Parts: sequence; structure tokens; C-alpha cells
Amino acid sequence: MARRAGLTPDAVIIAGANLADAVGFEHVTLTALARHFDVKVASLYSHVAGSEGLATGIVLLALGEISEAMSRAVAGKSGRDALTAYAHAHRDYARAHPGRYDASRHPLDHDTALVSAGPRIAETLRATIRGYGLGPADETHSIRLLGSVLHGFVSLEASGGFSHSAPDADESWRWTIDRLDATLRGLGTERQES
Amino acid sequence: MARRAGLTPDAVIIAGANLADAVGFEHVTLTALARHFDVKVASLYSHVAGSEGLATGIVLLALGEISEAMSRAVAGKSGRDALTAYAHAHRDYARAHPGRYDASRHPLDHDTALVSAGPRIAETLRATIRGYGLGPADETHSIRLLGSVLHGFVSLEASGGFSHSAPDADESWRWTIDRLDATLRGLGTERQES
DNA sequence: CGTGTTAAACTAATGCCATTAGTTTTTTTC
DNA sequence: GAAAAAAACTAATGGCATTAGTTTAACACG
Repeated sequence: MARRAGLTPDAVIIAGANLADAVGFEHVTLTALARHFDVKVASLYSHVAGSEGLATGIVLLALGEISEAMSRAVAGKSGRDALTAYAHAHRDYARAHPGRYDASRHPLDHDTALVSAGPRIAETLRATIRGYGLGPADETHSIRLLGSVLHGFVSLEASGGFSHSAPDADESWRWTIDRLDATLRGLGTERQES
Repeated sequence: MARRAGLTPDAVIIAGANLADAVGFEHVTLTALARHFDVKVASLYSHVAGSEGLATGIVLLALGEISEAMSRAVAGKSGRDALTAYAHAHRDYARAHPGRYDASRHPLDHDTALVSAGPRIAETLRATIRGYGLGPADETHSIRLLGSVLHGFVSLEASGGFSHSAPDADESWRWTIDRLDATLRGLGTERQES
């Protein structure tokens, strides 16, 4: 008895992230993970710092994956193409990995946030809209607007907010991206005129 | 011993909502509530259907309050005034009652959702933007856009997403409402021209 | 090789939270 | 003032998290 299970911090965190996608981030439990690895709960403490440490690990994993996916999506694109690609990649990730996406919205303590991929995601979004030629202030406001819309839409969609009425969410999604593009183009134009 | 504590379902739910605002919706516990009322945990089951029933009660309370606050905010206003009032009321509520606001995003089962104030909130938002003179499809898309932006902004703000960079969130908030108003005005205008 | 160290598993104990069944006590009602 | 209803209680069970202390497998080096 007491065979080695060959666990590592990464293995535990990845299993936790997969479990989150399956049953929801808030239902990820050390007990369930221990069952999955056929190990006692206390053994997991050799690899992650309790349930809090596990949660933090999943958050960092998710942020890293999102940063990666967003960068890949917008590579080589600009303007409307880039915006559309970014938005779709965001929504696609959230729908493919609901538990991870949920985790990525979990607040981190200040120090951890700095070393996370969070700032890189914001940077990618900034680069994505650079082609619209906005001034610094408009650019920051626009990043916040885009972040709000993308997160808000995806999150309302996930909790079923759009499922009780026509037309379907896909149509509103495309419409929304159209409006955002028009708004950003308008800002760029105004600036050139002045 | 065993004096009556004079509890009612409403008293328990309101105390739960207040606790949610203080410590977060996800940390509302029957145990803490029992301590607060100086009563045994099992006694609470006479008033609410376990922790699930308590959660549902808090959700319904929050939705009712939000519906009330939004209606009051936009009463007698239209166009940009109405939009601005609605948006501010939404953000104000979320900041004054973070736990209740969080609860209001909790999915309800279908039957409960129908009798909740959720649909009334959507209806108020629809009435709020009626003054822009949009067609039925644009109106629905706009409601979804507004819902997404308001929720997304408030939720990112609450989790500290905007606190690490200038300018401050207030400024982006006003800017965002400006852009939304411009977008809706643009849609109304297009329609009149065609 | 084998021996000693380290890392990874374990057992055991504690505590918080939720839930259910069955009981007592208070309040209401007639 | 006695019966019925409502609101509290006690007791038992089970899931989850955490910590302390123990055993055992793997590895590294003489």
C-alpha cells in the first residue's frame, strides 16, 4: 500500500481546472480531486496549498491560456478583423471552458495579480485596437468598454439571460461587434478631423 | 429556555442579504445566521428551505429591489436622461449592495425566474430606451448590449479590474455612457433616414 | 550495493457547515 | 382550559478542509 501516485502541482491544478469545466469552479473540491487520483485528501497538500492554493493555481492557468488564445487569435490582424477575432476568441474560450473562464474572474491578491497573465491580456487588447488610431485616453476607455461588453455578454449568456427570447444570442453578438467597431471607427475619425 | 425568537421567512432572508453585503454572497451560511439570531441552525428550517432556499430568497429580494430602484430612477425621464439615470442607478445599487447584486446574477430555475422581478427589470430597460425610436430587432440587441456593458463594467470594477491604472473608473463610466447614447442615437437616426 | 535522506504518501483528530428525524415547548384558537 | 399548530430544540449523520505526526517509496552518494 501507499504506492506513489506520481502527482505534481501541475497535474493537480490541471485536473482541478478540468473538474471546474465539468461541474463549475465553485464546486471544485479537494475531496473530489483526491477521489479522482485515488489518494487521500491530505496527500494533496504536498502539491497545492490547500483549496485556496488550488483555486489560485486554476486562476493562473486560465489566465495563461486566455492570454495565449487571444494573442494567437489577433496575430497578423488589425482594425475590424482584429477586433472580431479577439471577441470571438474570448467568447469561444468562455464557452469551451466555463469553469476556467469563471476562475479567470476570481480576484487575486495584488502580488499574485502582477505575475499573472492578466496584464498581458490587457496589453493584447490594447494592441488589438491600436489600428483604430485612438488617443491615449480614448484607448484606455475603449479597452474598459470592450472588456466590459465581452465579459458582460458572455457572462449573461452563460447564466441563461438571453435564452428566453428571440432573436438568438449569436445574432446579438454579431450586431454588438458591429456597433463596437463603428464606435471605435467614429472615435478615430473625430480625432483625425480635429 | 427555548424562548421564541420571533423569526419569519422575510426576517431570515433580509438578514441573509445584509450578511451577503457584508461578507459576500458565497459566504452566507445558515450557521452564521443562526448565530446572529441566537438560535440553533435546525430552527431556521422552519422559515427557509435550507441554504438553497435561503439563497433563492436573497436572489428574489435583490431582483425586487433592483427592479424598484431602476423604475424609480427613470420615472418621468426619456432619451439620454433616462439612459444616464438607469445606468447610474444600476452602478449605485451594485456598489451599495455588492452581496445582493452578486445574488441577483445567480441563475434561478425556470419557474422561479418567471415569477421573479427579472422580467420587469428587462421591461424597464426596454422602456428606458424607447425614446430612441429603434426598430424591434435593434431594440432587443440594444437591451442586450446595455445589459452586458452595465453588468460587465460593474463586475470588473468590483473585482478590482480598473483599480490598477489611470484614469479612474468614474471617468470611464461617464465616457461609456456617452458612447452608448451616441450609438443608440445613431441607430434611431439611421432608421428615420431610410 | 546498501544506507541515509527527502519527498510523497498515509493515519488520526478537529472543526465547520448542512440536513433530517424526532421531541419539547410555546402560542393560538375555540 | 384543552387541542392543535407553529417554532423552537436535541441528536445523529455526512461532506469538506486543515493540521500534526508517521510511514514508506525513491533517489543519490559513498
